[in-house]
Amino acid sequence: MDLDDPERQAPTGGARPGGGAQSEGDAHPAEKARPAEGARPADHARQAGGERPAGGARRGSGVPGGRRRQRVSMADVARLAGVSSQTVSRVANGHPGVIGSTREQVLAAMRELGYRPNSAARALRYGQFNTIGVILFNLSTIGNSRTVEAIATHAAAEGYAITLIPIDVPTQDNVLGAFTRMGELAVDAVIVILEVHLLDAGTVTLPPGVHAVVVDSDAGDRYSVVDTDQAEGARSAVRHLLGLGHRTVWHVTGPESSFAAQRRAQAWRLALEEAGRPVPPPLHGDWSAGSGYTAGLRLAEEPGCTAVFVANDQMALGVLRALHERGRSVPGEVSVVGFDDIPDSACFVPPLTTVHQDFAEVGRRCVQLVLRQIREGGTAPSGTDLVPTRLVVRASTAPPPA
Amino acid sequence: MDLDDPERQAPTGGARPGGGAQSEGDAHPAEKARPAEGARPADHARQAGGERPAGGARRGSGVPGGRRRQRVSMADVARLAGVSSQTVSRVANGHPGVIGSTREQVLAAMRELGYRPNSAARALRYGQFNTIGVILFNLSTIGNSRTVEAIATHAAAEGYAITLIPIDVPTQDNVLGAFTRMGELAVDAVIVILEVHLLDAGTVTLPPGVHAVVVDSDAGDRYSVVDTDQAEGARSAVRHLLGLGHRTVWHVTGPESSFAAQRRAQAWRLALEEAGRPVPPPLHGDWSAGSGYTAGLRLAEEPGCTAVFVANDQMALGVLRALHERGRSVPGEVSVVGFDDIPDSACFVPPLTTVHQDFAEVGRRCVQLVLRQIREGGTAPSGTDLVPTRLVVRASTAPPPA
DNA sequence: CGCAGTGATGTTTACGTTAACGTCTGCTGC
DNA sequence: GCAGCAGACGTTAACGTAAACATCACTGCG
Repeated sequence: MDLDDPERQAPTGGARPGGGAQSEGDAHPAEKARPAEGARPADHARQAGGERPAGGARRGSGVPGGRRRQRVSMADVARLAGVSSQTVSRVANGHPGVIGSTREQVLAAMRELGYRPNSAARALRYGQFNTIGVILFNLSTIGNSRTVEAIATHAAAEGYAITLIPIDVPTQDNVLGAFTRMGELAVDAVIVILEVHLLDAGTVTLPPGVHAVVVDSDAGDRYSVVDTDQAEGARSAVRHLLGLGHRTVWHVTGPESSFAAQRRAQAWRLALEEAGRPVPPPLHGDWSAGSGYTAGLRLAEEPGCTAVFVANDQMALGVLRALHERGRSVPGEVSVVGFDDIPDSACFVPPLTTVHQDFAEVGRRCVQLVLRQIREGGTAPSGTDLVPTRLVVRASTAPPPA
Repeated sequence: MDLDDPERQAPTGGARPGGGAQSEGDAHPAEKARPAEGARPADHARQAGGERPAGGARRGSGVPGGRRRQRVSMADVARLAGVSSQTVSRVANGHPGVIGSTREQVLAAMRELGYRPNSAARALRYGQFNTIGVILFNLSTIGNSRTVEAIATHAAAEGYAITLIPIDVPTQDNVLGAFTRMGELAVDAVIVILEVHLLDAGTVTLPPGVHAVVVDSDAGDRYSVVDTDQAEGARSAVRHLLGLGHRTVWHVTGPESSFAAQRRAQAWRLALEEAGRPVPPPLHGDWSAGSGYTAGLRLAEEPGCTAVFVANDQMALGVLRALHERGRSVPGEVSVVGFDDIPDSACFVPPLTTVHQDFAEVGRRCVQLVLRQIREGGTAPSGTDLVPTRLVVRASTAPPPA
């Protein structure tokens, strides 16, 4: 964010900052060079306290040629406006106690110099950055990007920006590394969207004392967690299918490493057991449509399969394609339910019955929780905040063939 | 990111702050502890200004009790380790000139206190933040989220974090507002992903002197622009269809406000004109599958329509559904080509022929360009950097029915 | 006329870090 | 035994901002 027009305000003549050195004695770079010592190396032998006689002052800013020192600071504005920098500060922050004419002058000077407050200095002063860090593993799933978007939007509404730290491979080291970087970064709190069970497995621990909220995890006993109510969603999907008269429900899972996938599979199994139905062997996918297609091809071979609960919409798309190719009509012969309710699912062939997940709400709650922690200063209240789901019935489900 | 152990370093006794007061009176750390204050508690009675009588102090942070002043600073570590803060700095930054044993002691102290460098101070000192700002309008399109992901990944690899500023409605005011916020934020440069022509229309201008790269825009004459080669992609789609023997190609556009949509439509029209084919009236969509469906229903009524170029894959999904519902076989009667090559498109029914867009590469180049600007300090070299596309032929296209 | 009371503005200082420079210790070589 | 030197470590200042405190010019009143 450096500006690069060194001499914009030429007209005002001597207005230039002189590079910042200005303040004390100007001192041409030439003379300031010499170190001044050489003289009595002995006398101030001890400590000397303030005792900085003679030219000692002019150090600093030892910046060689150009570069560096370009940004316009309050001092520059103050100089041009002929006031103190404190007055500039007051104007900049809209504090009272500045008379109209002065304010005008300051504003004019700001405009002329293109002044922008330096947030590093501000953050240093206030001890906070108005920024929330988001650590996540991959933005390419619809869920994550929507959640992040919601987080960004709500954070912005509260005056916070968000900083993204991606993790390419979710190993413990990487997560910790990201956390370290976060710690060094300008963030007041952190939201972790990992979707893999590292945190809940206890293999990774967040640094204590950091304001954090975790999404999509089972670590509610140790952290503040926000998540979609996976179990409820999966259960409602299974019940919907059983309610239509299907004898049992097959399942295409997400990747084993995913907490959400695990949770959904668990709930699916439980719902079947509770209803006293047989539990078919689950087919494993990896969230991608391609993996759903593969699973779908196998399901198409299962004569007894009349209903499938697929762990996300994209895999459901693959399943639909496979069934279509194999000539098994949906929902005539096989009913399919997805999870997520991505916008496209209404346009699948046939339009998909699916479990709606409110990513925006998840994001909203994350921000809310994190802000509460920041503002109240307390430590993270552990516990899990579940966002409800909603079954959206479209055209991919029907009673089983007679 | 506040820690919450107020007095962990008890052992050192009265060592606590007194802060940098040091300078004026030498004074041994011990006695210098409580200088000044205690004196005249009354005089500042007035001050009026903010007029915050009584509990006045607790402003900012509105935090009641303790709070504030908790973070562990180098001085704290230094105190515990019995060295100067400069030495701590050296250890923290891996600078040479620290003997092993000392280093160990400092590291131990750091661990004990849970020290983390304060990046605000660091940024203030260095004059840069190692952060790139990304201004964007909506993260929910696949393209944007992938681009952002790539940006984040590559930026991270270079030691930069990214800060996201979402814009809910892309009006001029909002964009400018975002820019202002960015200016105040801790960023060294900005990447703008607007996908609407505000910049190219000249209605919005980026503050001069800011290192910026713009994605998806026509402002190459004034800014540094990175974009997918929309025109080439659209052209290859049209040529593919014409090459299969179709007399002409229909088109479903994206929203009028989108630069990319406009570009694709333009190229489509041009390609047809160049080939001397009639140009059917374009149908307008809004990127969503639903709008594609609507358009598809109308196309299904057009007897002469044998080939459609849809401006993105999601709308293509809708078109496919509409054609399927109306009993028009794809690609038997109608061929369809999309744009984007989202991962799902391989699982559409039928698998979609589409123009592959390399979002990751776009992100990579953005980071690269922006870093070059930062490092070389120069002003933005305007010009457009086009990322090539690639036609992916799948099963949704075929020669027209005889 | 002097003084308390304002309101506008200036001055000092601290925030945490680190470049630049100073000092001190220990050692080499003569 | 000491000059000379190198390496370890301490001290100071400065980055830009804003709270706290200080100062100054008035106003109104006894």
